[in-house]
Amino acid sequence: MNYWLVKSDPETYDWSHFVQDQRTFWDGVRNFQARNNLRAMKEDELVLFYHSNQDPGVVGLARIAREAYQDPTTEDPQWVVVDLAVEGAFPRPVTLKAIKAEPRLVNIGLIKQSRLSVMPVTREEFDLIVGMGHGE
DNA sequence: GCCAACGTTGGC
DNA sequence: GCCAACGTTGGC
Repeated sequence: MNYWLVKSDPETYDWSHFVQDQRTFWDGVRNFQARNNLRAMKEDELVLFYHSNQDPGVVGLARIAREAYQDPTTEDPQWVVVDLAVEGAFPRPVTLKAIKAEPRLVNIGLIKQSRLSVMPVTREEFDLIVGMGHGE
């Protein structure tokens, strides 16, 4: 079981839009490392949904509903998407500021590799952020 | 709007 | 294969 984090610019696709859809394909990834992470995702694994740019932070949880397949928005066979389904909103968003302030999260990919849009997180990081999202 | 980080492209 | 130039992302 692996755990993941995906970023979305809320101007393009925010959490409320995702809740309306309930399920979406995660398109637009054009970076090899992010693509490789998409390919490594397995059905039913859990994903932290992160808003970048304005009020950056983790706002909710998603679940992999379908593993990687050809990105329907391009003919180029090297790019893939996965399907994500809504798992649940966080009662309290976990801001980037809060993540940076948490000593147990100093090594999280989000901070170490700030430009990567799809990345794995460890079980410990995942549990901690979910806990913070519920006010712990 | 600025700038740092960093991935990609292309010349050699 | 190296590296400079360039483009993009994302935090502030």
